[in-house]
Amino acid sequence: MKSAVRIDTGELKSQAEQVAGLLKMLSHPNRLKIACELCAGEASVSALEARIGAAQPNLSRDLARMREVGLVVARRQSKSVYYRLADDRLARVIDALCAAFSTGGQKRSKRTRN
Amino acid sequence: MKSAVRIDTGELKSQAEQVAGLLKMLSHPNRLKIACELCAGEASVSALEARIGAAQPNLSRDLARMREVGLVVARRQSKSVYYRLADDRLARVIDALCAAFSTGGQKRSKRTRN
DNA sequence: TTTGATATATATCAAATACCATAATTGACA
DNA sequence: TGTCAATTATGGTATTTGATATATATCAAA
Repeated sequence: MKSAVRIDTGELKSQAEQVAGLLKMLSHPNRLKIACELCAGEASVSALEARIGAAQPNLSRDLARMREVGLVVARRQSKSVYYRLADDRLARVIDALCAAFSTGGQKRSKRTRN
Repeated sequence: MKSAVRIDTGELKSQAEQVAGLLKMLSHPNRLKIACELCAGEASVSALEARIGAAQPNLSRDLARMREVGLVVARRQSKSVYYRLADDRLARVIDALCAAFSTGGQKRSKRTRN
């Protein structure tokens, strides 16, 4: 068996510009980790800093960029600023990526977890 | 209902560097389209050029980069060079992205096409 | 009020990388 | 050789990145 499933990429191709832009946002380890963390719920900058282990200014800059394109939103509570996903766009992509990268690199043409 | 599903991002986070690198490869419209096209099977450079509508040298350079990281492989047949996916890594990601971006922005926490 | 502490944001800089268009080059073959 | 297909080289500009410094915001205590 070679490539069992035939994927219909038509819709993806037609949105290639936007999708590529979104992927670019996730094409840096820190931002990818941010997205993962925020999928679990709201988090403050310092919490993200601790979990991700990135320099705070860089984190802040990444969060600003994600905020500018409307992927995340911020909420200030006293000293801290809490970030969360703006909508389910990012969660869907992260979910899809989790599916694609789950269980190491097991060869499998259909998703097993469903 | 707000964010129905809790996604387990642990595995994704632990591979963040590699995944981010792969996403970077897909973070340009042309390369994303290349990946889509090759999911459908082998294609020559000129065929890709025609379908994607990108300048041929740029296409060649993108293909070279994808080749360098082992995502695609090339095969020469007389004058033409035919590219195909090296393994199912890219197909899995593209498949996942198709799932994430299918049907506009329909809310859905589990993949429907399985 | 000021002062100090903490949390976050913004600014800046140099190095690296990415991108595009164009030109030159290579490989295969009639 | 000449031509087609593809690759590589080149130059220019723009963006990204990490590191560092500085600025702003909030609150509490003095």
